[in-house]
Amino acid sequence: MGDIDLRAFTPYLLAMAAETTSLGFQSTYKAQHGMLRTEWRVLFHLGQYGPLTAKTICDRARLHKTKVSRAVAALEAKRFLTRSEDPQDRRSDVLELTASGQKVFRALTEEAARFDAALMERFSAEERRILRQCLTRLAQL
Amino acid sequence: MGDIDLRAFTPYLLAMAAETTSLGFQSTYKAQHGMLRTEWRVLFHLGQYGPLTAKTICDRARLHKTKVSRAVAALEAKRFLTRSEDPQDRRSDVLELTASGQKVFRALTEEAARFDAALMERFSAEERRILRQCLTRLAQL
DNA sequence: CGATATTGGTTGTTTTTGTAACTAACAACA
DNA sequence: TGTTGTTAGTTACAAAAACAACCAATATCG
Repeated sequence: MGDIDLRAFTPYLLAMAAETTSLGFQSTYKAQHGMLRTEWRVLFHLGQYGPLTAKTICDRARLHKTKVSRAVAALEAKRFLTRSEDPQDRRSDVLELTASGQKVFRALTEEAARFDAALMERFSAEERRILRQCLTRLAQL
Repeated sequence: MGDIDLRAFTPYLLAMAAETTSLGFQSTYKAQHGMLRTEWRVLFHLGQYGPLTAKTICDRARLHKTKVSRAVAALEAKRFLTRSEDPQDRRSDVLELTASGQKVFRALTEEAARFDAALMERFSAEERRILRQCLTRLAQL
């Protein structure tokens, strides 16, 4: 019959694992830089892929436009990014990290790398490969 | 060096995968039974492990007591569970699914099994095993 | 061209969550 | 026993998220 143990239900497991792991890293961007999760995601995208418009961030980070809009406003208030008019489309602003935004990005990035390494320490190379592959595919549904 | 691609940061991947996969199942319990995620989790625990006290659910499901308290109130309002005084401890109520609560539990459980099977279809037995193992370990930090 | 629909983005309102303070029952120990 | 400390659970208040309505710029197409 179609019965399933809660502990074997993949979305549940994913939610638990996501919650647990992100909790640890949250303290870094929250406590140290007063950022919210969405802000950190937006910052990450800008740091990683260079100047982007809000729309592009929405698409790439799969975030709703209101979330991005508010995160951008918050990051702007913290002087972590600046807007400049998009010559292609006057509705959009091109968003770009300031020097201090980049500094924070680099710091967080390094911290993230350390954090991830510590997490993955408990898995073999093979397990890591498969885990990443599975997650990537699941995230892209 | 310590640089990391966003797509390789495990907590991020987990969050994306969790979001994507749970979105699909959410429609089942939300649209069809007017339930919230926490309510469905509580219902699941009661259905799976029988009558429990709120405290036990908190511990097992790793949910904060306020969340459970509200979920229980909501499930009670929907007549999916009843409370009865715990003879062992008059502070707690023992929570138990009603007949209709059990019916919903069974329906959702079956739906979950189907959903999970469809998700896992794209992975080999080996991948599934490793994925589950990794997630379980990560969830338990 | 001009009317209409669509898109990027913001703002306002309602839900949901998180945090803290509180009540009642129990436990521990002088 | 009674004083103090914990624990189970609720409630009130603050923060954050989801949802909907909105404005201005741009496509689309007669």
